[in-house]
Parts: sequence; C-alpha cells; structure tokens
Amino acid sequence: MNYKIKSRIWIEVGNNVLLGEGRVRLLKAIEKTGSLSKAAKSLKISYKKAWTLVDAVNKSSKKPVTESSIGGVGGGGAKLTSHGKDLISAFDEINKSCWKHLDQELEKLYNL
Amino acid sequence: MNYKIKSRIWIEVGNNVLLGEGRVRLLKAIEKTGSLSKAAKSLKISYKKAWTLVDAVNKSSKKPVTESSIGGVGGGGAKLTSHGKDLISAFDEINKSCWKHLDQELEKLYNL
DNA sequence: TATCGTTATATTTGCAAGAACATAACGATG
DNA sequence: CATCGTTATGTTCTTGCAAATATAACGATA
Repeated sequence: MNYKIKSRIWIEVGNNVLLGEGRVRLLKAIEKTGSLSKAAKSLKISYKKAWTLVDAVNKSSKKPVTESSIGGVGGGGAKLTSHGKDLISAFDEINKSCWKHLDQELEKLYNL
Repeated sequence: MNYKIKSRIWIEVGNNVLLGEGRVRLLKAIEKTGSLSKAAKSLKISYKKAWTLVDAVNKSSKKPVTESSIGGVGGGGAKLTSHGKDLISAFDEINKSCWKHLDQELEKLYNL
C-alpha cells in the first residue's frame, strides 16, 4: 500500500544534542571545503547559524570535533579533528543500519 | 561515555505523513477518552490543533482511522476504527523495535 | 423547542526561531 | 603597516507556525 517509514536519529551526551543529521551535513561540508564560511555557503545557511551549530557540537563533545585557525593568508580555515571524523562515520553507519532495519519492519504494514 | 541515541520515526503514504509519534499519542488519547476535545485537553493542546491532526491522518489514510458523531446526548464523540487500532499497534511495534536496534548500535560509540 | 457538550472550521494574535545586519579580531604576506 | 578572507560574536529585524478566539452545526433529550 505504498507505505514508507522514515526516521531521524541523533546522538545525545548528557542532556545536550551532540550530532544530528543537520550537524553531520555541516561537518561534512567543512571537511570538503576546509572552511566554515564556505561550508555555510554550500549549504545555503548563514555563517552565523553554521558557527552556532559547530560551537554547540564542540561544547557538548569533550574532545573537540573541529579545529580552526584565524587570520593568515586566506583568512584562516576550519577542519575536522580525527575524533570528528570518527564520530561522523559512526553516525553514518548507525543511520544506515537504522534505515535498513526499518525497511525490514515495513512488512508489518503489508496488510494495513 | 554516556552517549544516547534517540530517534523519531514516521510513516508516510504517498507524499503525506500518515502517522508520527504526536499523532499516535493523540489517537491513543482519543481511544482512552472517547472524545477529541477531551483528548486534546489531556494532551494540553488546543482542540483546533488536535482536530487538524486527526483530519490530516484521515485524509492521508485510505480507510478512515477515526469515527466521530456530532450532537446528541453528551454532544457527540470520537473513537478509533479497527483499522486505526491496527495502525497504532503496528507503529508501536516498529518504534520499539527501532529503539532496541539502536540500543545495540550504541556499541559503535564505545571508544569515542 | 431550549439546552448541552461536542465536532467542525475560519480568523486573528502572539511569539520564538531564524535571517539579516554589523563589527571586532586575527595573522601571513607583500 | 595595509590588505584580505576568514573566525567569532552581538544585535536587530522578519516571518512562519502555534496559540487564542470566535462561531456555526449537530442531534438526543427532557
């Protein structure tokens, strides 16, 4: 009957959100562009919003997830720490596994 | 390291949302109270919001999910159809199974 | 036929999240 | 030491969504 199951997952540490889909998308864009402002542009969100998100991620994580440099040639930049990369790939794995699992659960709707 | 994985799932049919956690909560309250207005009160949402939600559910489902009567002694009421009950229990099962699965996935964060 | 508590719906109001704007600081380089 | 593109923040402005408000319709009952 054309049913689809969709999901959204996120990781919390303590009472704070650490990573969700939007944050992961932003972190990946930072990895690709090497800069927070370019990442923001590529996702069509304001620099301010991107900065606030990254700040929240770093504040709720004990080890930092991004590293940034200010000034210098090119103005500076931002990149992921290895811990950040690990977190992202863990998130992706968990997310994919969740989708797969939900696809199997679809059968529970077959006769509805 | 105190990580928690949270999730939110919903069922779509075509391009419309059929059921999500909020809608299921509302339908259960209707089942318990026998009335849309009482259900809304118990969930502390406006009658309008509750009505809009139920209307959306019934519009995106081919078979109706609730049945309502207007007027008469007591003013009328609303209750779930058997199809509605089936949908709710399927949703609950899928949701619980998803939580369980995500709990197992937590191990992927152990050393992060 | 007046009453009552409900369903059903339109319209207005309020507010909070996000967008937009502004500005300071930074450091390599020429 | 002026320039440049970035990071890092604070402040104001907007707007979409939720809440509040209003009102019609309904039908069993006494």
